[in-house]
Order: sequence, then structure tokens, then C-alpha cells
Amino acid sequence: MKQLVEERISPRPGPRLPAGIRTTTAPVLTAHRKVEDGPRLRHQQHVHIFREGDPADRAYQIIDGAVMLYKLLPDGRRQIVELLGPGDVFGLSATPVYDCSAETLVAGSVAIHERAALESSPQLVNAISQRMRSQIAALHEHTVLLGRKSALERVATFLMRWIPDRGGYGCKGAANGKDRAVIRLRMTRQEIADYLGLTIETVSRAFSELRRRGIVSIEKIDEVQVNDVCGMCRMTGAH
Amino acid sequence: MKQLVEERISPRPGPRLPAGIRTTTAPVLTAHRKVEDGPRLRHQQHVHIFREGDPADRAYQIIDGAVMLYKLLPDGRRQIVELLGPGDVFGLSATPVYDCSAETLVAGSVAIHERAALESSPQLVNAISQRMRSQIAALHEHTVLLGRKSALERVATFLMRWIPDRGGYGCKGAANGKDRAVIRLRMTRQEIADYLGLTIETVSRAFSELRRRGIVSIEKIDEVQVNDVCGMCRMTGAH
DNA sequence: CGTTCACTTGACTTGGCTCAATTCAAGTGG
DNA sequence: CCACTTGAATTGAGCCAAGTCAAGTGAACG
Repeated sequence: MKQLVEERISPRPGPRLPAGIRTTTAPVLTAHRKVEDGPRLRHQQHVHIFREGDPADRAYQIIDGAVMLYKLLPDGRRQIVELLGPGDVFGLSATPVYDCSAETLVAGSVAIHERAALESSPQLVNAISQRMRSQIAALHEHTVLLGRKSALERVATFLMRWIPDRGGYGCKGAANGKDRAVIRLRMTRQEIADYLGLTIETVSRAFSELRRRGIVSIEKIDEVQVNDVCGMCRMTGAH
Repeated sequence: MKQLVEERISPRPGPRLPAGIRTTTAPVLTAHRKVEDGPRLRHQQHVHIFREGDPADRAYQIIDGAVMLYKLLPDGRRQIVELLGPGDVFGLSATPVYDCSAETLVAGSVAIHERAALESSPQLVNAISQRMRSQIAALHEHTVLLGRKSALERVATFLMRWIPDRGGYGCKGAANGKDRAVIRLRMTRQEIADYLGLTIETVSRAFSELRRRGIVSIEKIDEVQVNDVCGMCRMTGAH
């Protein structure tokens, strides 16, 4: 069974809470502690941490694993608005309720920051502030993808995202002779489609097209071998 | 000639906000000091405040007027990633350079926050933090629009945005008998298109379609009379 | 008891057709 | 004259439907 296990990490032993039950007392995070200290939430794959419209009591920071934030339209259309990994914060809301839902993509754990504690520590505030800036830049980038890129460009951009140190600002091209990479997707085609603003079929066709062109080969369903990273980068529309 | 005029303003009573451009939340006021104090920049319409890639020395907060943030692809495709009004902050960057360009849509003025000063005042940090949360929520909303909405839904959503207190969370429907509104666009069709991820022709056709359906009538080119706000709201895909 | 084979299931791929939005090309009017 | 609108042709991506593939289930059988 999928489950959420909430636990309090040392130095403060505390109550274990069954899934779905909320704490009423806010823990105090002092300035000198690492943000990862304090209460945590362990989670399995594909469980909800919160849903759009829930009271926004807490914010979270990913320690490990991966989380997606998504929004639904009333007729069922889904858009995944952010993909998050270790270090990323989510659940910060400008209103009393969450503006989107958070579901785990990969098992892991997150640190919990009670809403009340979020403004008390200057270090924490500055650290989270810095994170928000990065996430805003990522949202800008994704906005360009959704507003202006073709299906093939979207999928190429998506794949480049998972190749460390490539395609970004200081990308020098292939480090050594070979220009290969292996990507573990950890998302279904449906999730990729909902992130890229496409249908599952279009995503599938884009993968096939990349395979046809020799840019990638797909061994296992969630493992993509990139044979020509620079070649794929040129297909992103960004270069 | 278009110009930027920088000047230092002495502390004085806070801003009256002109109606029109978005008023997401109240203007940011800290406990002892208004953030609008300090150096300012007056600007005319359609001038750049900074460009993508410029060193990100400062952040800005709009006092009045309107600003758009946009990104370009190398082949010239443009995507406007944010539309900002009074109170909104921009120019916060996670890197040493700006991730997008900022251009004014409407003449006005902005407050300048030097990068170094941004972490010094807790009040300022918290106020800006709150602003960033709102902007992230707005970006999420726009992501759904770009990823999942039809052209007509996009334009209807865009128009609803400029009608205060309607279409949002606590929208009660028409306040009194009539259900009308007047919108001053202050953007060209090209800018609207680049914001909505469409072409100028598609935007034009969407306006015509709304006119044909009697939802709006367009007197002057940048003034839209909405005859049936609830009707338009139903076309946004969000209800 | 463990192996095999038929069947089911879910996820992905591919094909064919459709349609919404783009592109190209004239208009129109403030 | 420039920004916008409208029309006609084009096309990329969506939708629907069928096909592939791998993993899992389970009953039969040596």
C-alpha cells in the first residue's frame, strides 16, 4: 500500500502521526540548524502530499526523491506545472490554501516547515527566497517551452534537462571524445505529456522520431540512451 | 524619445494605486519603512529596464505603470512570461545575470532595490517573499493556460484577468443587476499574442468570435466592453 | 513442486483522419 | 501608414482505434 509516514528527526523525538492527521503545534526552527533538521515526511511513489484547495499550513523541502506539482481544469485536463527534486521547496502559498496539488514521482522524504515558522528565521527565509528565484527562472523557461516550442523541441528540451552540466549557460560541449548520456525517466508517458502540454501519442511519436534520427535509443521503457547530446541540444530550439 | 530617468525620492506618503493594471494584493508596506522609499526610476512606455543576460545588480518593484518580462528564442520567437503591475517585484535572479528581459508597457515608475540590500532587512525580505509566492501562483495559472487551454479560452482568461474581483476565488457573480465591465488593454495584439502563446491573427479572430457571440463589444482598439462577465468567465475553461 | 502456456492487464506505439491554429495574402480603417 | 481584421490554404498536433510488448496471474500438467 502506498503510504505517507511522518516522523520527527532528532534532536527532538516526537509523535508519529498517522497519514492524514495534522499537527496543531508548530515546531520552532532555530537559526543555527540546517533546514533539513526538524520534522520530516517519508513517502512512497505516487502519493499525494497535498491537494489544490487544502489549507496551506506548511511548506515542504525535498530531501530526496521527486515531486510534481499539477493543476486540474474542471473537465479533467491536467497540467503538471513543476517538477521538483532535492533542495526544491514547495507548498509556499500566497493564500490560505494551496494553489496546486503535490504528488510524489519517486519515493523519498521531505522536510516540513510550518507556515508560522517560515518568517522567523532570517537564514531560512533567505535560503527559501533563493530557491524561489530559481524556481521562478525555471517557470519562465517552461513558459517559453509551452508557449513557443514545437512538440519535438519540447521533448528534446525535456530530455536535456536530465543531463547534468549540458545545455545550460556554460555548456562546453562534450567533455571528452564521446557525447553520450543515459537518462532514467522515472515518469510515465502520460506524466511527460501533461508536463509538456502534449498528448501521450505526440510524446511517443517524438521519441520515435528521435530514435529514427539516431539521436537516442531506448533500451528499457524508462531509460533513454542519448547518442548525440549536442545533436539533441540543437533540437531544443534554444541553440 | 523614450527615456529612463533615475531619481531619488524622499520618504513621503504612500502610493495611491491607479485602477487598471492588476492588483493582486495590497501594496507592500513594512512595519517601519515603506519599500517604495529610496531610489526610483521613472520610465516612459516601451523602454527596456534590463535585458536577458545583463548583470543582475538590482531588483525592482513597480510603483505604478506596467511591465512585461519576456524571453526570446534565437530564431526570434518571443514569449512574454509575466505581466506585472503596481506592487509586483521583478529582476530577482538566482544567477548573476537576468534570466529574461523587462520592458515597460505603460509609463510609470519603479523602486530600485540594490542586490546587496535585498537580504539585509527582514521586513523587506518577507515582503518580497510574499510577492514571489503570488507570482509563482500566477505563473502556475499561466502554465495551465499555455499547456491546456484553447485559443478562445486563453483570450477569455486574459480578459477576465483585468476585471477586479471577478473570476477568482470568492467570485459571487455580478455585484448588482448588470454584469458589465470595461477593460483598457494597453497592449498591442502582438503583445497579447506573445503572452498567450498564439499568433496575432488567432488573437484577432478570438476577439471577433467574442464580439460575434455578444460577449464583448470593442469601441476603441484598446478598450473592450464586456457585456456578460459571467458568460465570458464560463469560456475560460476554469469554470 | 515447479514449469509451461494461455490469458489478462497496463503502458506504450503506430496509423488514419480531423480540426484548430498557423501561415500567407489581401483588405480595412483610425 | 501602421495596426488590426479577414479570408483561404496549409499543417502540426489531437483524437480515435488498433496493434505491440512486457509483466503478471493462474490453471494444467509432467
